[in-house]
Amino acid sequence: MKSQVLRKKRKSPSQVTDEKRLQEGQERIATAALNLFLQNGYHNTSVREIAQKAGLSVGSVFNYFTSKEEILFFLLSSGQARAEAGFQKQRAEFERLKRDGASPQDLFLRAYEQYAALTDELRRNTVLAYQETKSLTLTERKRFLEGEERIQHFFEEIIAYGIAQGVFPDGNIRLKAHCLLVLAQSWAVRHWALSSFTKLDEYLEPLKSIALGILESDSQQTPALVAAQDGKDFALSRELTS
Amino acid sequence: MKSQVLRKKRKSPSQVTDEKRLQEGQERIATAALNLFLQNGYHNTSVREIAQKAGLSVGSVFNYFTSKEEILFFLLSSGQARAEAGFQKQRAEFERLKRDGASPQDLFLRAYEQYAALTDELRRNTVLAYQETKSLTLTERKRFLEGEERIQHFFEEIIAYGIAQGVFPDGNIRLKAHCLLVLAQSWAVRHWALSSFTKLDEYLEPLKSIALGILESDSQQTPALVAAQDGKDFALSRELTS
DNA sequence: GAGCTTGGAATGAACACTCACTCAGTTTCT
DNA sequence: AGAAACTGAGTGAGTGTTCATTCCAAGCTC
Repeated sequence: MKSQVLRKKRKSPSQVTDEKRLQEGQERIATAALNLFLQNGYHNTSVREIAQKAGLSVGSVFNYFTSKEEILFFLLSSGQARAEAGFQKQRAEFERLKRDGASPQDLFLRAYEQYAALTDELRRNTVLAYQETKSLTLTERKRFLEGEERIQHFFEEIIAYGIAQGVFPDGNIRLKAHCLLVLAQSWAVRHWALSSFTKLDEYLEPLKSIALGILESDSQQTPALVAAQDGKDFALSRELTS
Repeated sequence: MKSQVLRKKRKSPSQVTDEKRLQEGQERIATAALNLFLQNGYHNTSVREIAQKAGLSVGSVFNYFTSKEEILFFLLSSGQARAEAGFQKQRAEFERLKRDGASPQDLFLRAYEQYAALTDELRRNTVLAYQETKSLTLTERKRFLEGEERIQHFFEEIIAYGIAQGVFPDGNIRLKAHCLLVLAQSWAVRHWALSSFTKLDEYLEPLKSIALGILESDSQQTPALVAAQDGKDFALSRELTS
């Protein structure tokens, strides 16, 4: 049980004021921390190590961040911000291409490529996020899951559009979007199993046809959700979310 | 930076000797620990909490386990043992069905069903394993990855058999096996996103046709791995494995 | 059955240690 | 000189682990 104290405000003593310098310092510390976190995990990394790797003293680290936890937030947040930005760009391009009358397949492929590229770029942050969610506060955790949900919805939209156009068969939109996401993410999460693919493109290229196959697969609708809802099955999901 | 000492033998004073009692106690403690680990993470769970939840005193916990780490090992190992047993059964049935001349599709579907069922059963252990790999020693970690690799190989075999029989198109065996595994595992790992599927079967049923679609998809061979091997791309993979 | 002995198991205060964080003093910059 | 930034020994809360002590049920004696 961590203290989760009400560490409200920066206590000010000797804080770095110069904005430019502050940002650079944070970046430097965060980079060092990311490497260490990925190598040894958040809890097995001490602030001293971070400081050393960043070429600073312990005290200085606390001039740039108010707590060790804040470093983790910084890493995950900046990753998410980057992801959100990429997502917005994707959405914009999607609307444009759609107006230009691009085929659903092309629409999807373009979006998928971009999403995969983003995943690749943020590989390290993603892995960290998956591993250290437990160290986040409840609200922070929710925020991350929401981000992913937004992206899943986006792909659901694309699929729905394809169905409306009569290009993809109807049914299982949620499931298919889920599958597509998971496969793209696995490049980051299960990277060790994919070491035979050196570059993202080598993985993505064949994956694209598999993905299209999924979209065009005609799996029947999920059988009606019959009763038997004893709640027990949600136990884990609640554990992971709350 | 743990000591990773050669904590060889249990130090004996007041150890639980009765085998039956020992096992029951370990089970009880481990169950309590699993819940807490999943809820708050390994590092944010203190032995005191585990003891309390198991209805014991701190000291007693150490009569059943020599260290907190050992509790984690116990959980992961028993999960893996269960998985290994299931895997062996699967393999046996595979050979039998193959002798009986079952079609590659049926062979695959049966294996996939069983693997999914196993994943479902071990959902909690799997999530724990994924989240706490960093808390394991190098050798333990390797052992777990090897287990997964073995299963992936198994699916590769099935696919290869289907190809040999002329039922599945040639190419990308590794990739396809990877995709199939990831999709099955996502039921455990990304369970929160699948809450609309109450039971495994609801997820598995439509997934099966998607899986078959993947097997039958004719993605061209991976383009030859051209040069550009600067080693940098393996960095993360090494971080995760070593 | 009452008292005594025995030893496995439970207990929790005490111990040793780690680590995030502080702050009085020092160095660097302008 | 004065402000800004850096430093690292020190602090204290929290942790995994130990062990002297207590508990208790079964066995033994009379």
